[in-house]
Amino acid sequence: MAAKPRSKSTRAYHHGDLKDALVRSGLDLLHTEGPAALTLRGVARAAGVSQAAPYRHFADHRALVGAVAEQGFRLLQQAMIVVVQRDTGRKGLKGVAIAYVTFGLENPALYRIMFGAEVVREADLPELHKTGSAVLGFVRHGIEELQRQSLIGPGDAGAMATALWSMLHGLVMLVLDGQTAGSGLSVAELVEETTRIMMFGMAPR
Amino acid sequence: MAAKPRSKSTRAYHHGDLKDALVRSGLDLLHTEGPAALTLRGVARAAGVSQAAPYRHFADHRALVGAVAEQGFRLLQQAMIVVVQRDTGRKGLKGVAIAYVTFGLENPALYRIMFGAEVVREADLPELHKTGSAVLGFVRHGIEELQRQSLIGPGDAGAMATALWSMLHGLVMLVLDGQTAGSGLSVAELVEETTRIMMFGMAPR
DNA sequence: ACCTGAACACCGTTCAAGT
DNA sequence: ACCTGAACACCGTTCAAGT
Repeated sequence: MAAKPRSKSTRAYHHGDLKDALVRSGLDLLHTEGPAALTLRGVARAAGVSQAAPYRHFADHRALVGAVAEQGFRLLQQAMIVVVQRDTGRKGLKGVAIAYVTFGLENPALYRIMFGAEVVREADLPELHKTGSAVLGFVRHGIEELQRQSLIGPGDAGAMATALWSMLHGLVMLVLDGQTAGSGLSVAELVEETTRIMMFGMAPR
Repeated sequence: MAAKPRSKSTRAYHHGDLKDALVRSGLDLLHTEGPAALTLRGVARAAGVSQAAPYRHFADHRALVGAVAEQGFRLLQQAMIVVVQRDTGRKGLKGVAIAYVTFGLENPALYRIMFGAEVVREADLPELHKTGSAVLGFVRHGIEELQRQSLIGPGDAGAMATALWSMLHGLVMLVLDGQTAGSGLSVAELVEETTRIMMFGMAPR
């Protein structure tokens, strides 16, 4: 009565899909114990397999971190997509900014490894590279849309997208680092004010 | 003939100052082998002492990383000070931006640990906290100066400083991460364009 | 084809012992 | 007061062996 295995990607020895289970364990460990807990031995333990088992699915520690980071970029993009499907125009842009920062602050350990040294310049992690650069593409696409509606001025959309992403990324990192306390502003105020500055500039009008 | 030791802080058993030697070894290791090489055992080896010796000077690995990061913030601030002593006004502001990004790109491993998870929210590393927040203070002071000269419009200087620092910090990280390739711009162009956008905004005039 | 158990090198950390 | 040597727990990684 046993069905023939139909797909090599959705069956395994002890698990339906050990690779997936290991990535999920990684996300769990990240949230509960922080970045240092994302170890190959740790995810193996959490998934109930031997310490060597993950090596069937990940070449090394880097590859595990890369797979978890990739999942993180998917979740981040999902959070931004939800917003643009609800709000449009400048309201949508501000909503995306808030969603971006909120994602980082709610998933500090995940957010850090997504941009961590280990996983970066990933010629050997093409999937991660794709999901990562999709974020820049998403922001850029939004800016081009707003340019068409004349809600944003003409100019290099790529440069604008990079400037906006840089500012949001930097803001998340600085808040996570506790470096924004000196500004005397709450996180909500910081997002509000910094996106306003990015929109209208610091120069006198 | 042996002189009495006159200061407890500037003498040691095997070294003139082992603590300083360990921090310098740490900076070396960071540049030559990357963030993962900044270990207590590694700096001990590089300084020619036993693996347990660093514990006389650093409570734990965190404390070592904190001391190295602190040195990094000092070097960063020094690089910015050099610029403002040469250039003033908007030229000085752009010069500081370039100096900031250049420092990050020339010291990638050091820059990363300065903002790394291990060393962050450092209630127990007060010196690091001081040198770190000095960066925000420096940027803010420059903005207030430009406001006095009416080269920057009125508004919350703290929010402007945070926005500017966020953007520069994010830009450094994204370039280090190789995430800006999609923009089609060189690093120099990115600094130029993003600071211009921060100055004049993305909204139509 | 996928997983286990044992092994090795490396790291953080502690502690008794040396000068 | 400062440093060494040995020890323990933990991690990444490899490899022969099991089903």
